[in-house]
Amino acid sequence: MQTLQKISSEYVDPRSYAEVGKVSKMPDNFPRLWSTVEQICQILRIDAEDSPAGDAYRFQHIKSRTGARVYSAGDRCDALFIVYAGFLKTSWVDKYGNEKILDFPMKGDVVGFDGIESKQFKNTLVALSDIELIVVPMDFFHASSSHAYGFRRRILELMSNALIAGQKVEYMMGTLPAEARVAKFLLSISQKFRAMGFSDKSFHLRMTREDIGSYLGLTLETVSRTLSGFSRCGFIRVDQKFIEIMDVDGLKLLRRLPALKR
Amino acid sequence: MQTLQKISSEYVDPRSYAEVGKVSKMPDNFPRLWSTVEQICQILRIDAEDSPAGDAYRFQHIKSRTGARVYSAGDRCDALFIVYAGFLKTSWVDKYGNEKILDFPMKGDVVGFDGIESKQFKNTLVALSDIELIVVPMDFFHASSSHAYGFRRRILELMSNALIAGQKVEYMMGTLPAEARVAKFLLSISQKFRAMGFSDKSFHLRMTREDIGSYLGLTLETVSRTLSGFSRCGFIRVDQKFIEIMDVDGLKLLRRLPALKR
DNA sequence: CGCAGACTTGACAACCCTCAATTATTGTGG
DNA sequence: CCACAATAATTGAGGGTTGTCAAGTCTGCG
Repeated sequence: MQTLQKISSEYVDPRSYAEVGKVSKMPDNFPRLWSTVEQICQILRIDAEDSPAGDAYRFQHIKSRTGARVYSAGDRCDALFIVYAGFLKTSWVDKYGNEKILDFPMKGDVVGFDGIESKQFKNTLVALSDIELIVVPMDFFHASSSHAYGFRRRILELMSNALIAGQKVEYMMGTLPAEARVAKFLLSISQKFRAMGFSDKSFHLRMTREDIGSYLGLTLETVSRTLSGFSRCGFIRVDQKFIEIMDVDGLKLLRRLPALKR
Repeated sequence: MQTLQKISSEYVDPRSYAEVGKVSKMPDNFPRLWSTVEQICQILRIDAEDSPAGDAYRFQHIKSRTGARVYSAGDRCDALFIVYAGFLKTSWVDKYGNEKILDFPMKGDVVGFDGIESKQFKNTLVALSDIELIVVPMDFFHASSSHAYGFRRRILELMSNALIAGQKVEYMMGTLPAEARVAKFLLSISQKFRAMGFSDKSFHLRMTREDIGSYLGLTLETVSRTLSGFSRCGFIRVDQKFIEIMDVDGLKLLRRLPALKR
């Protein structure tokens, strides 16, 4: 994770990804990367039943620095993004300016489903670290490429997953007390880190307490207090954004709290 | 709505929709209905750019009575359902038996996105009235039918919409007080009724207060109290499940409550 | 070194949940 | 058709969890 992020040290305006002619503007020592269809299939874990390896598609990479806004509500959407490296957050802003964090995409996640219907993004995507994204134009979804069938199927699966994940967040916010929400959040983050091949016992959160609170439907104070409480109980160690999980089962047991209401 | 529902007076086990051979078991006075591709496209508002009208696909209808469980978590999924008539609810049940209502599908809505990834449904679909559904096998999504292209595009749009709708529920549950949630719920139901061509001023809710509470992240008592409060303020009239909206703007203004926290 | 942003901790109050009792409605069997 | 049971809805009292407000600490950066 750390190494991958350090590779990215140039800033490419995401909005220019469609303007291939601008490549010449890039300095030579920071080559613009491209992925093949096969690489996309590998990252998304698409079974390459038939691999004629003849697809001419190439998918552009874009890089952004920490804090960069990849897209905002209203921006034109004609592509999805695969997170190749780094950490991000998606959020929705209501008409009064209140922001709700929706997700924290990481390596391997696909971002941009919110722009499909109206061809305009409804949410905001912000980089929580230096990031590298792969741009997959929506045209590829409808293409007759030999890989498009598997790609279509996989995108549908990923959207289905996203839908179910969102529903579990709804459940969490609707029924679980603060401790259980924070515990579930930590376990979920831990599991994602493990899936990426990093340590699931110690990691550092890229988002603020306020972001976590918004995601879980809590205030930043409650998040902070709950983390301190876990620390006092010996479940975790906390040092600012660094988290060390000491007692996984202790955190998991907190899931049963809502059952006690009976 | 009422008339459509009264047509359905037989019970067909939803699980038998794939067993076409069972048609002969049905009594003659209750014919099993089928829809053509063109009809599906019309219901889903798919632009029929090219209408060779030659697609041989036929989509089976199934009917169920009030209270029937169309599918449960774990049931095999190889089709989506289009609501042709009636009212339903979708819910997710955790391992301790706690149920969270996720949505209230109505005419024109597509149900079953939760079963795409694993080919097994994750949620539960229950009829809140006598219903009629159109069964669209997932195979059609990947077919090379002349209409499949538009169908794929539309399904993607509908899933994108469902994702965004879920995110708005998350926002509601995370930031809005009880009154604003109930007000938004009423307005949302009202709007759906109008879209279906029914009155948006007076209607009757098919779900219980407990269902509404679960959907909004509140208890049934809070829902009941809030409705009574709205009634006292003159915003609505309430008589059990019958609702009459007297002051739409009054309900809409409640959206600003969270902004007062500043 | 100083400032801004992020985090922690405490006190208090508000909102909503829990528990409980009552009424209304729906469904069922004699 | 009525009585009875079961489900649904309303309303009240009280307490708990979490939000709000406030003060102080820590970290990173210019």
